[in-house]
Amino acid sequence: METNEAGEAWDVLGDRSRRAIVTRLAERPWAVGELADELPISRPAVSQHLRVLKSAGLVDDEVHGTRRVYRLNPAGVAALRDQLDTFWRRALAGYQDLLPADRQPSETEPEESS
Amino acid sequence: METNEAGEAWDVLGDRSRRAIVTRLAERPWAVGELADELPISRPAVSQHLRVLKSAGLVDDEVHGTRRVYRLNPAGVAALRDQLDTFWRRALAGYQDLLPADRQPSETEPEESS
DNA sequence: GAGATCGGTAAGTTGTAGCTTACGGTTCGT
DNA sequence: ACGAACCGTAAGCTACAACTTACCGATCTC
Repeated sequence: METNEAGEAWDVLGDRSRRAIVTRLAERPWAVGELADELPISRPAVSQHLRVLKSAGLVDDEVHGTRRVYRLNPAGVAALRDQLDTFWRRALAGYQDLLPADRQPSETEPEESS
Repeated sequence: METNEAGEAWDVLGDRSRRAIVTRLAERPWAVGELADELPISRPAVSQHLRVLKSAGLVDDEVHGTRRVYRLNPAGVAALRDQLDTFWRRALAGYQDLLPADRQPSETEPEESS
């Protein structure tokens, strides 16, 4: 089964709010209140999402006075993308030639001749 | 906002059962009853998931007598992967050097000194 | 044609993820 | 030291997606 390792990746980024947070954090580090001001959810909701993201290793936090600044954790991001990549590679083993990033110059598209 | 286009991809594959179905369909075409026999959910549940997958363009169905055989739609799979790839590229614009499958030798590689 | 097989759909239930409000702790400013 | 700013956590609510049961149509077999 694949759900144990790769499932977490889907679960973490399966939420719209968390994806929005990750998108913001990719630009620059953000404080919790700043994120809550940008997003259509309350500050505690942001806090809870950040806890999920942190437990998944996607973000790191740094205390600056009363503020807590979150930033992306590059290693965690890479690991998560690896998990998703593993899913694609394993689940779609017979369709690897369709991976867009891996497109080879030979344009032999597998056409099912039914 | 990115959720409009790429959000559907996450929503479709955000479900464990649907990922399991896609994994099975990557091996070979399956009938609905066969899938339901493999998975820990009922046949109607499988049917509903297949409807979602079909409306997303991920699978195609073919009627063989009383049986309905589902198979992966390569174009839809590629499109879905493109959507996810777009998310990673846009959301993590500053972390492209961490994409495992995309390593380009021509680009300057800022190796992380951990 | 009758029964059996296969699968889609409707209707209803339920578990849970996400959200809000309320509260408490910590740190900074004055 | 006192109030303000900032944030985490607890508790509770709600909406929704996933699931089940029940029913029906379509197709094959005999």
